[in-house]
Amino acid sequence: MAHAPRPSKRTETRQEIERLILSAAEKVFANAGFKGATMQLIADAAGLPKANLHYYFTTKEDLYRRVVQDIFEIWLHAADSFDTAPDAATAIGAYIDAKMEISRRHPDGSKVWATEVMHGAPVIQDYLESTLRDWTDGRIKVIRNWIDTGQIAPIDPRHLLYMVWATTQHYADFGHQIETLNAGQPLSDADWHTAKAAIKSIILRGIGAAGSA
Amino acid sequence: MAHAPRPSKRTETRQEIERLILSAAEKVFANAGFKGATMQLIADAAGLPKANLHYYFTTKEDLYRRVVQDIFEIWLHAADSFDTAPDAATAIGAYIDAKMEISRRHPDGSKVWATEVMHGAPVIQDYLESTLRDWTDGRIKVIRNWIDTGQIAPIDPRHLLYMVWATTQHYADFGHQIETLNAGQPLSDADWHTAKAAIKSIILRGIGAAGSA
DNA sequence: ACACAACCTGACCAATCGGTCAAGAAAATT
DNA sequence: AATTTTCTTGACCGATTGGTCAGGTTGTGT
Repeated sequence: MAHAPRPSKRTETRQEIERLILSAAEKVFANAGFKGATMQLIADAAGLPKANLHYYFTTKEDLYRRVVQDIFEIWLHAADSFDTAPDAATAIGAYIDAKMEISRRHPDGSKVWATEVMHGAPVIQDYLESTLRDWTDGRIKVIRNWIDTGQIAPIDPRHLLYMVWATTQHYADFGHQIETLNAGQPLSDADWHTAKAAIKSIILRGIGAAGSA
Repeated sequence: MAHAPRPSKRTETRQEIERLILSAAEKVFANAGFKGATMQLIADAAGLPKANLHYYFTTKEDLYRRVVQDIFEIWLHAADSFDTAPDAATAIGAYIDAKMEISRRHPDGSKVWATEVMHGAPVIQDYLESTLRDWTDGRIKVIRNWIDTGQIAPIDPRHLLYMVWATTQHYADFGHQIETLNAGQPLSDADWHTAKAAIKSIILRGIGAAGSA
């Protein structure tokens, strides 16, 4: 059954440990920032001695860079619906759903990204200027096409994108504030459903995507 | 003319210096986070020797707490339009304008607030649970009233508020990303006007506040 | 003019942190 | 079984940082 050159037990556990460290690092970076996160805290969260972390990731910056890059990948693929959906309303609705699901499942990743950007993107500036810029330009063209074919009202595509990003990521980045305002309770399944519905309702109606009722 | 007990030269300069330090601290905290901000960096930004900072603010945490509290004050008063405006569309439009203006004029403050909340609000948790919760509940009642009187569609007031917060603050917190996607240029007057118009257009139309055309 | 309080600051210290290293343990290869 | 490679880890180090303090300067009230 296993035709691919089976990975040796070594490479297998190596990847497992790397994932373990990356997961612990994501959590600690999200909750303490780059400077506030110490290698010792990450090591404790991963259940490994500190020196072992430096065997897999030579420096703290290396580890951080990997965390941010992994988030960026997840982030990019959330908008595949833009190319596959049959119409604007479906595409944007699916995009909002996907981004909300990311905010729910990967809140720590979102926080790390937010902090990185807020601090001037010291380690991923090149990604912003190349990949993200190209990606954004591409989606703007798609939105322009929706406007030209009368599927949505003539709003500024750029600010529509920003609004979707801001609103969906808010539920991850400001999750603590939202939880506090929710009587200290995490959002329930129903709460998340209500949030998604409210956001899609306002935005889709707001851009005149009638096909969403 | 000066009837009020004139402040001595001492208290005058004292307040000036405190403001100078607070301003420098806000900038450094915003760009480096709490841990990343060093008292030396803040001192340099303020043009004062480090030991002098400790004369006015005993600890780094004291200084940070003051910065966050000051931001919170500005933030709260941005929604006065909720009580004074004649109708929902005017009120929400004015609130969006006010919050966008804050994002433009006080981006550093917004970033400090965002980081504080993302890290679990270690120093302002009590504000979230008291002042912010009461404030939010009050505004939700106002929005409910707008719904009951048919001024806007029956959307969830809470998520409408979150959307306004998220979208407007995005222009401060993610200003660097927006600038990068804007060919590396800061938003011009015209850009800010376009952004405000797009946001108000989508949200007001999205909640069925017809009186905004 | 004098005395007292408020303010300023260079030098210093203890604590913390990222990173190193040497000495071994475990696994793969021969 | 021997040998080489990969992995593990406690102990350690230099650099940085928040905070202190003693001694001096400036302003205020009498």
